[in-house]
Amino acid sequence: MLGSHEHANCIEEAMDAANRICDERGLRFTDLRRHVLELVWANHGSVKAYDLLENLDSEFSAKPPTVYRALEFLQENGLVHKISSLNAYVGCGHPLKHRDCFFLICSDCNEVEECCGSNVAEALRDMARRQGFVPHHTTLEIEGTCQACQAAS
Amino acid sequence: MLGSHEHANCIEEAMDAANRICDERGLRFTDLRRHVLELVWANHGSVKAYDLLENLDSEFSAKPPTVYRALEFLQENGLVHKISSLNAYVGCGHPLKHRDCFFLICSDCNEVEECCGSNVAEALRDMARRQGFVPHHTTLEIEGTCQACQAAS
DNA sequence: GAGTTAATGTAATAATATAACAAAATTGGA
DNA sequence: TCCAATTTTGTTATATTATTACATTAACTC
Repeated sequence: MLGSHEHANCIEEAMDAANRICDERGLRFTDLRRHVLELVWANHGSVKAYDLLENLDSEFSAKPPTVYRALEFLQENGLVHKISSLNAYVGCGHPLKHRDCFFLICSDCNEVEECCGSNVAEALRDMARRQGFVPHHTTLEIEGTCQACQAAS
Repeated sequence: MLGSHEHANCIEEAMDAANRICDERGLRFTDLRRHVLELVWANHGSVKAYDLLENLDSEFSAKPPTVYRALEFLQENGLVHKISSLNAYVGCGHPLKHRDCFFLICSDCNEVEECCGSNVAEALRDMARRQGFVPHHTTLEIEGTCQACQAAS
């Protein structure tokens, strides 16, 4: 796992960033969307749509479309990423520069680390170019064991 | 799309390889498994489990577990890969050396090209090592437009 | 050939996601 | 301010993807 940290800070930063982004783009960061984003950020693991659904308390009339629409909005604006290999969702830690990012998923502690802009992205671009392939969207998810969990075992 | 080719050859090669692998490993390449693999190889696109189900004619009593079990067997033995971002499956073109492979998915013609062993894999290993992360399984799926489809448009 | 293991059949249901339409809230002008 | 247009949310239903659990059949081992 990530070192024990004041996770409230992570949440707060994420919400601040979301506020700013929605503000700049003239988007409506509604209570529902805010609430879903907070739930996604409840920890550093990924979250399943139906778990969000359960945790949207009576404040919202939570049916599946409620959650999926909020997630769609958050994804479109780079605040949340979908982890296809898990059918789950994670908050984006740096929503303004998340091109070519990918995910290290620890199957021991379930935490997900987002990585961006390394030379992995470059190698991918090179490879695609050589194949004459124009990429639109890349899904790169690496399941394994994180450093902390190796140390702990 | 891939150049027009005698696709029967692809199927035949895939079946031959599967036969050899199952033989070497003492696995039972049953009619059902063979039939599912053939259906997966019917074209160079990815195939959905429930489409396979529909196409398993009356020769097999096809219920979902029938298909998913066959797919599981084929995946375990490297004959088929799952494309997580599509919830679909593709035949593996070189089932004996498919470590670190990834997929170029054309959203125009739906064909999937499998790529292995480039320096993308190396960049990924480097990155993981720097993070102290031990990878077990990598999901790398790139959606975009293939060369042929660009030329055609 | 009997016992064991592996594979398949079958029914039910779980888990994930979307379609279609109604109602409410918000926005932006007249 | 009020109206019309748009966006968001509510609601019901259903589609899609996948698994559990248990029964039956087939294959392998001795």
